[in-house]
Amino acid sequence: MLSKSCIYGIQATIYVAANASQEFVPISQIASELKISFHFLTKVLQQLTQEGLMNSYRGPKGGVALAKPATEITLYDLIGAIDGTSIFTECMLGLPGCGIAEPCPAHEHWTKIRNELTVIARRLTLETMAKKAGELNVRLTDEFRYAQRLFPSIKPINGAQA
Amino acid sequence: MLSKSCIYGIQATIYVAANASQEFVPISQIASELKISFHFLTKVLQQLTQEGLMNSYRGPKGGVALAKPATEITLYDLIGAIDGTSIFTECMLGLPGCGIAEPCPAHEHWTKIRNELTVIARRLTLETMAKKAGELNVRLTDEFRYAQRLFPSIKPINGAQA
DNA sequence: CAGATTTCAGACTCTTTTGTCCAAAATAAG
DNA sequence: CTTATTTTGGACAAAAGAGTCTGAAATCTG
Ligand code: SF4
Ligand code: SF4
Repeated sequence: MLSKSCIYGIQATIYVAANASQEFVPISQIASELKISFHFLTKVLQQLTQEGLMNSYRGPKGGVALAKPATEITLYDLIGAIDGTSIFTECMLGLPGCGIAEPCPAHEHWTKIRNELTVIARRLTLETMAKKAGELNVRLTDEFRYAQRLFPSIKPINGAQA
Repeated sequence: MLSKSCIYGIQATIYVAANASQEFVPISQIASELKISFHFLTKVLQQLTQEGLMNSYRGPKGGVALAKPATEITLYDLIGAIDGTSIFTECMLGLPGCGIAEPCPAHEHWTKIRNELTVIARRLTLETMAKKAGELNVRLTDEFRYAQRLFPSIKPINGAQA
């Protein structure tokens, strides 16, 4: 559904948003905490800065930061910047020039889902997700829980990892 | 969202269902009408027969046919047989062991979409899609409209092709 | 200024998906 | 029985996605 690049981008952006105390967060820190390949993540985040969603700063004390307040960046923006918006415009058969004038046999059913997806992605802001990411049982990646990072004494909810 | 294999499989299956007059439809016919690579489509349909959704028959007068009535094959079955059911169980971050116990920050929003997708895919039968495919403006592929095949004198709705 | 840190840019490899091709097995028809 | 047709099964090639690596440019610290 979403490409790996897109997933990494979303995870990293939520991480940065939740990490509001640091001005610029080094990509190496994000990559090591989220267990994403550093070089790969670098390229993904470069794309986000080129799309104007993040700012970057080189050198010591450098890193990446959100280009706008977390309330003004939506999931739609993130997906659109990395995977493109085709997920919001195409669907089952992905025929060129889809629309009610020349639909595929599932058009009326798929559009319902597609529209709901679009509405939700446009409404869901980084702030909302970052806030959610701070809750106890919520995880950003297979093993990374933000609450555990802030309070290392907390035990994971199902004891799966150290 | 769906792989090419899956899209081809769905298109071909709808074609077969709408083509109820022929007992076995040769893959070469499907491929040439739908403008899909014959050899590639062959493999996709082999998978559908292996999954028990289609029957095949070799030799002259051979081809493929639905293994069950079109009312009993759903979009869910088709997608599940080719792309697998992960699209109905995973979503935004695709973390292993997703669930309410250890969700990602978008879980509650995504599950709404995922559930609706699942419900629609389970309800949408081949018969419904095949019937729809017979309507004038509905197309199965970029250029293929079933109504035009049955009545070649009909002009396409927007005159895009011969 | 010198050295350390960090993003930037591009080349490169590995894997998966997509697409092509060929020979063998099954079947119908003459 | 022979030939033509059609699926089966696998090998193979091309393209796209995912991941790795190296060097250059910018920036801070001392
Ligand atoms: S559901 Fe509608 S928009 Fe989606 S592929 Fe079919 S025709 Fe196009
Ligand atoms: S939305 Fe829920 S099911 Fe989907 S990836 Fe996130 S946690 Fe998993």
